[in-house]
Order: sequence, then C-alpha cells, then structure tokens
Amino acid sequence: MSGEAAAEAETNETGAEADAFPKAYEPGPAEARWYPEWETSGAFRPEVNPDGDPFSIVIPPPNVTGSLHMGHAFEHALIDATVRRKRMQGYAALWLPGTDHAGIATQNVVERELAKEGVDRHELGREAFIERVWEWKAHSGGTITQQMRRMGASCDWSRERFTMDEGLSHAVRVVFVRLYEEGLIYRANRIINWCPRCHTALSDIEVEHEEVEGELARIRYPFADGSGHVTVATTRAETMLGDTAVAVHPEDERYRDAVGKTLVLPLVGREIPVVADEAVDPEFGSGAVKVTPAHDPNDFEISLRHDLPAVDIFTDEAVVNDNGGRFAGLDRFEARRAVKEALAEEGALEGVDTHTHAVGHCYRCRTVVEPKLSLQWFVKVGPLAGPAIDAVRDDRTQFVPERWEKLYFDWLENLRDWCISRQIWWGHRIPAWYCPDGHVIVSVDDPSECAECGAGELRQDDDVLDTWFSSGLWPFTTLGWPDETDDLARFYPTSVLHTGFDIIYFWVARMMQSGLHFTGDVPFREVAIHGLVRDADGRKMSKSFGNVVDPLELADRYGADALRFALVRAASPGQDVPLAEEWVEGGRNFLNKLWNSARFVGQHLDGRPLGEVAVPPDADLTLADRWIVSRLARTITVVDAGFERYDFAEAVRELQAFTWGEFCDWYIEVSKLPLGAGGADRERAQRVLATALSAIVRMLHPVA
RNA sequence: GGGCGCUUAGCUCAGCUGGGAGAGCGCCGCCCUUACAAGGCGGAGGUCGCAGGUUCGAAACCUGCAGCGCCCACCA
Repeated sequence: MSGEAAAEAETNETGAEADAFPKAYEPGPAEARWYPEWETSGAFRPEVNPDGDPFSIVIPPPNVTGSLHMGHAFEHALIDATVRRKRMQGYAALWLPGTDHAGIATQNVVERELAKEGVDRHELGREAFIERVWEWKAHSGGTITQQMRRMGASCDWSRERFTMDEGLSHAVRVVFVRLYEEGLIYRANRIINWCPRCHTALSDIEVEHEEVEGELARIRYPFADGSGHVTVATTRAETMLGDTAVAVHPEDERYRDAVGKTLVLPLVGREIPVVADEAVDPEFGSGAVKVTPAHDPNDFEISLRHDLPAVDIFTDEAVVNDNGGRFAGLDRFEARRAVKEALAEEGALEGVDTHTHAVGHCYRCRTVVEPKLSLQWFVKVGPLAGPAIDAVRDDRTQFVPERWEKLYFDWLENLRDWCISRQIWWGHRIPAWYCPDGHVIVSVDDPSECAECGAGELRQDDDVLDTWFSSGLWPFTTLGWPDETDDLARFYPTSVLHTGFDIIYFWVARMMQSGLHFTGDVPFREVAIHGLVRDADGRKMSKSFGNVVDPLELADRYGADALRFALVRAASPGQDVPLAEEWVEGGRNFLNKLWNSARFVGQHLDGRPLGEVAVPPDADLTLADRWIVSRLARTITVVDAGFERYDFAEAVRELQAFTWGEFCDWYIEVSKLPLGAGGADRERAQRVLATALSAIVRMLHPVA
C-alpha cells in the first residue's frame, strides 16, 4: 500500500527507528494494521468528503454460495481503483457492498450439504430448510466480506445490503404488485424450460445451448383410412407419445390432399389431424412435423392456432407418465430407445439419421432441460425493453467498450416474456394468494381475506421469484427505494457499473429496464465491461481443470496490493486477463522497489515530513531536475487519461515505467551528488525527490 | 444459421487519431557499488497469421482467406 509508504515516511520523522522502515517491503503487517483503521475511521464512507459531488458504484453482489474467487478479486480491484481515485479527487464517493441470495445456486449448495448428512430437504420441510439456508448465508456471506476486507476493498460497510434484507424484500413485493397492477406481470400456462434435476422452471437465458451429435428419426404415421402414410422427422422420438397432430406448410404441394385428413398415431392409436401451418419449413426433413404441444414451444403455438389438445407425457423428473401407456416409468432417454424399438417392430420406423443440433442444459446443474407446458408467472417485457434500448441509444447510459452495446440491443430487441416463478424454496416468495374459490390476491402485505369474496382461508403461492428479479432492482433498492431516502436522492443514478460481459443479459439489461420503469432514470451512467481472469496459458479457470488460484493465498504470499497491481496491470478494457503467480511476484517486486525509493528519500529529508518538502524548488533547476519534472508531468497526464477511460492497464504500466525506469534508475542516482553536496543543491534535490515520490504514491493509490 | 473478438519477442499481452516495434515474465553475461540481490549494469530475441489494395510511408486503414476463441439461435 503506497499510501502506507507515504504515511510511514511522514511518521518516521527522525529516520532513527530503523524498524519502522525495514529494508524490504513487508505488506502483511502493514495491510493488517491499516485496513481496520481506515474502516473504523470512516475513510471509506462518502461522508469523508461532505461537500463533494456524489460518485457511486454498487457492487455486483457476489452469490452467497461460497467464497470469493479470482474473478471477484479482479472486479473488486477495478471498482476500488475507480472509487479510490474519485475519493481522492474530492467526490463523496460511495462503493456500496453486498451479496445476492442466488436462489437456485444457493439452494443446490445447501442441498448438497444436507445430502452429506443423508437428509433430503423434503424431510426437513420448507421452514426448517430455509432456516438452514440462512445459517449457510451467515457463514458464507461473512466469509466473503472478510475476504473483501483482506483485499483492501474500500467499500462502505455501514451500507452493506443483502438481496433478502427486509428492506429489499419489501421493495421486491412493491415492484411485483405494481407490475401486476399494470398488467406487466401475469400468470399463464405456457411452455417453459424445466430442469428435471432442480425441479423448477428456468428463464430462457438460464438455459445453455450446446451442440450435440444427435439423431433425426423418420417415423411413418398411417392415414386412418388406410390410404398410405405421412413421414415425420424428429430428434426426440419419445415425444411422439404426446403428439396431437401433424403439421405441413399450407403451400406444400406434396401434402395438399393430406391436410384435413386423419392419421393414427403409432404405438398409441390416437387419431390425430393433419393441419396446415405457416410455421412449418417445407425444406426441412420431409416437410411434415409431428406436433407435441406439451413439449415444444413451436408445437404449442401451432396447437393454439388449430385448437389442438396438449398431452403432457412426463413427470417432473422427466420420466414418462401414465399418458405414455406401456412406456410409463421410463426415463426420457430410455424411452427414446424403447419407442424407436417398438416403432421398428411395427414397421413404422423409416430410418434414423445423425443430426447435430443444439440441446439446452440447466445453467446450474447441466441437466438437459425439458420444455414443458406449465402454469407460471411471467413478466411482459415489451413495454419495459423499449425505454431500456432508448436510454443506451441516446447515451444516457454508455457501454465501455462501446461494442457491447450491440449485444445489449440484439437481446432486448428479441426478448420474449420472462418466466419469473421458480419451484424452489430459497428466495422471495411470490406475493400472490389464492382463495378456495380460485380468486387471486396480489398484495404487498399479507392479506387476511379474499378481496373479492371475503374468504378467510388463503393459500400463498408456493413459488419464489427468479433470483435475477431482485438483483435487477439492486441499484435503487440498496439505496432505500421505495422510500425517498437521502441516499437515493444523492447517489442514484449510480456513476458506473463494473461488470463482466457474461451478465449483460441476466443483470445489466434487467437493471436498465426496472431502473427506468420505477425511478424514471437509468441505474448507471456507464457500464464498464471487463474480461475474465484466465490462467497463464489463457485458459479459463475451472475447478475441473485444476487451474484455479485462490486470491487470498496469493495475497498472503505477496500482499493484497501486489495481487491487485498484477490484476489491474493486465486489464485492458474488455480484454480477458491472464494471471500467473510470476505476474503477482512482479507486482510485489515493483512495490518493493517503490518502498525502497521511499526509504531512500526518507533517509535524505533531514527528518522533515514528505508533505512539507514536496513543494517545487525555487532555486534554478538542473537539467536532470527539469527532465524528471517534465517526465512526471507527462506521466500524470497519461495515467490520468488511462484511469478516465477505464484503461487501468495503460495507467499502471505508464506509472510503473516512469517510477522504475526514470525516477529510480536515473533521477535517484543523479540526485546522490547534489544530496551529498549539501546547501542549496541538497535542498533543491530534496524537493524534487519529494515532489516526485509524493505524486507517484498518490497516482498509485487507486490500485495499491 | 446469425453475430463478435483474437492472430505482434520463448510465454501472456500493449501498441488509442498511419512515420521510433514495445512491456511484464522468461533467457544470456558481469556485479552483494550503504535505497532496493524482491536489486544494478549490459545483452540476445520479432519477414507484427497469409494474400492483395489505399498511401510518399501500413503492425495500424480497406478487401479476401486461414486458424483459434466466445456469444446468441423454438428448422422439428
């Protein structure tokens, strides 16, 4: 911490206490000593600059699923650099910290913990289970905040928030009720993405598509009147058990006569119609599509247009149910094999081709997602997306680098309604109640009777909200919304959001929509997108790869500042940052160099504090003096510009090159002569040295 | 099927508005010279992916190609 170097230099007035300025840079004790002092003195609170203009950043709240990883350390280093710099510039700078309850992810973690004890959450029951998750949260959340302190994060802990705090939970209800009353939240039976492992619905972006070498089975469906057959192609043969029609394109000559006729579904015997629908691509396969309304979104749409029934053939575990007749009890992949075999026996299987296509997986557990017709809550996003697009179009919010805007626009322009209900226990329970007569009451406060019929027996919806529903409100709920608090007035809109490109859809776009809708203003003026931390060979850090590096371990070995320095030094805007232990070692070496330059300067100030000497000399400057002063001025310009564009790498590299290559290698060496000469020469060199050192230390403070 | 990014020294990368090829780490040689061996001094190392084009001049701008990586996608 260069701030400490300066502090040490100033307290070490006599230069006599050798221990106070050891020969080697020892970050451990210094970091441990200063952080608590800074925190308790209120140095991290915006109130330290009471008259400053507000500058604010809300943390992308880490999930309370475990501990911090290198990605967090990196992101926090960038945020901290930004906030520290603004604080130095006199802004009332706020970095608001906090954590996210992370619904499915945390529930899964706790369920795994329970499994170790041989307990299933259903045995515990809902309340006891949630109790357990709160215990887990207390533990994990505490770990995270301690780790952030260890890394030197200058956030205002007095304003720490959690997505399931009382205040934020209240805000969630207010938002839900308001959207419901505006007709922007509705409940409907629709095809959603179902995870058979997590037992819950997922939104479209919670599904990760992956190219798979699959198959395309051609199946013959005979006409009921015995006049031949229609061949359909499918990647999921087992779903034919739920077919209720076959569709062809209305202009397709081949099927002109077939439309309106009846087919007999093989294996099942159900009579199903041939319908004509524009959605069918006559070029694909045979041009005839089997229609399974309960298990395919396209087919569901077709079924609505032709008034077809939907037959759900799966249980919540994706095992064939009673609608699957003799295949009941088989898991969907077993069923696929069995159905093909049975079809082959009947002579209905025309053939099977290989076919690569994308298959959706649950982003939390990697299980293959099952499209399923289900009664869920949705947000109608159309009216929300427009303003969010406009706000970025007219630069009320700017992305850095700008190219990410395109991604943002593409997504918002093609949004489908957002499924927000989750069939899990950990999260914000949906504020909807049902009376015995089927009336629905949506309310901020728990109702005691049905608003329509007065019935007293109300049952609350069992589901909880998508975790991103509450994190999407983060920039204003953390500041006190819906109350009109001083903080909300002062710090909203926030200044900049530092975040990764991977959550532009999940989080950034949602905050933009909700922020604009509920506060009338954008949630942040800028979105600075950073890359991913990778290993020294550019590979993604992953547990299965065994290349994850624990930030705390590196911080203990080289100092938190050395780690932050190494991370930031590689952070060109939007680029991934590779990290090897040697880079961190290099950071530590640089700080050691700086430490020793401070030690040298301190030894030659005749006991005067650095701040007192750091004034430009009035005597005539030597060539060397003028050179270093001009180089310093240039460095300040470049470093400043780098920070301003969030090009931290540029700023830090320049600063390092100047400090080491020019100030230490040349000026300090040259200064030894005038320092030894004494008199005015000595005084002049002292002032130049102190001026430069002081400037360097202050320029570095945002990072280390 | 769309879109984006990358390709510069052994490794990881910077090079922003065209005119000097750079950094960190690694490597080689000599130095424990009282700020610093976590260091100092000196040094090796690059047809800037390929092919064209624009220009007095291109690593940088344009076009095409190749390789790598990422994101999105309800052609069964």
